[in-house]
Amino acid sequence: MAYRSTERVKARLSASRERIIAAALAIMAGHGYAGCSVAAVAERAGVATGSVYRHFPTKAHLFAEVFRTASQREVDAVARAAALEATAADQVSAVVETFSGRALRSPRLAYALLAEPVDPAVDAERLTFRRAYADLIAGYVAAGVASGELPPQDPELTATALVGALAEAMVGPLAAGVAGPATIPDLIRFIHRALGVSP
Amino acid sequence: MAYRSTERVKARLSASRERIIAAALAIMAGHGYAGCSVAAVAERAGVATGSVYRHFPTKAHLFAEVFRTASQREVDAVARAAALEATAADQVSAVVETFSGRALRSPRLAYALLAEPVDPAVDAERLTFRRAYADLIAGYVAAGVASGELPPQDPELTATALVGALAEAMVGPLAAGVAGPATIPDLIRFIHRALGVSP
DNA sequence: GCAAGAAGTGAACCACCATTCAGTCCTTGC
DNA sequence: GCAAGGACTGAATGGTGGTTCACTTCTTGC
Repeated sequence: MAYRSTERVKARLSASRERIIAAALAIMAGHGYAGCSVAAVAERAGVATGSVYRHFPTKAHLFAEVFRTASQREVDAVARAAALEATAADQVSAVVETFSGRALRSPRLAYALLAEPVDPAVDAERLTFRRAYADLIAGYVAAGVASGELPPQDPELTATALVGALAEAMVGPLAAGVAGPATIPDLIRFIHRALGVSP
Repeated sequence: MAYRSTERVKARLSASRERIIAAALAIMAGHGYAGCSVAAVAERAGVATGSVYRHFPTKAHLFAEVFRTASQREVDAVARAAALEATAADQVSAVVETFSGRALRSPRLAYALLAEPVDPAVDAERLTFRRAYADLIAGYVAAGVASGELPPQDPELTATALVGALAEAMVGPLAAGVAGPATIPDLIRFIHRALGVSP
């Protein structure tokens, strides 16, 4: 027994792994999933193509993790912004503003995360992304209903529908090119009506 | 000059073309886009693989047309149902019911049309599909606003958001497997609230 | 019936790209 | 310094499935 991986090596390995994920994310943000060949990711990460497979069994596994990471980051940002608000109406407003703002700031990435054609195994990860948003919103809606701020409704359904409305309102502009944030206030008004926020 | 295509031949050609499109649609309804190799489509249509390319320059062109056809059929059905109603509220209810009902009756096809990963060129066709629904709904909303039935709002945005809400509410169930139509009344309630239909 | 030319065929081709693997370089513990 | 074994490399491999094309079959007008 003359070799047993040590802390230093483990750290280097995990650094490599992170670099690969970061490279994949960077390419997605620049050229979408379509630009993400394994070779391109490896080159950007500064490793050989084959080395990618020391960390991930398949490309789909890699990108499942990439999507998970990126989605978590998005959901966290949205949750953080919403947590600063007190009423369901304001919490949901914060969700919409943060979500849209970030999407408009990184349109290529947003498009890749939301709607770009990807490997089915990666696509599955998107469902959990959307689910995470829906769960977040459902919590605010449920609290709003409980406190009487909002009329009775199924928070799950409301949340799912809101996520769809939000995504759809963004995807059009994202696919078309430049997207003006002009519609965001209108979108918030729509969503408040949908929630039953009393004016 | 000893050959000039005649009516009879033209008819046969266009019949072939239609059979190919129908075959593609049938396979989509059964096995999704994933099952639609050119060879499979050709076999089902009763022609040789190469013959497909006498009618369509690429697979993407073929499926762009398949999507266009299928989408038009869906939009027409929805429009026909909505046209029977008089108020914006009822028209939109009819849209939701017809859309959901048809989707739940052909879940595999609905999933393929709405959300299954496809070639980017085909994906582009989906935008026009959603746009068609949005335009339809926008018309009803605009009329409702004009007549005072609905509060002032941007009909385009409302319609886009509604399409998103509708699609999202269906995609979850469609991807998961069996979908109960149980949530449709709730969905209609949500949408009426979103439109500002007075109770 | 025949020549001209189009339609139809399907096996072969080929581009693409994820994945592999034999060889090389590093790290470790003694 | 050295043996053991892991990490790393990147050119070669292989599978998939869209696309082609030399050939056959059918249509047409005379």
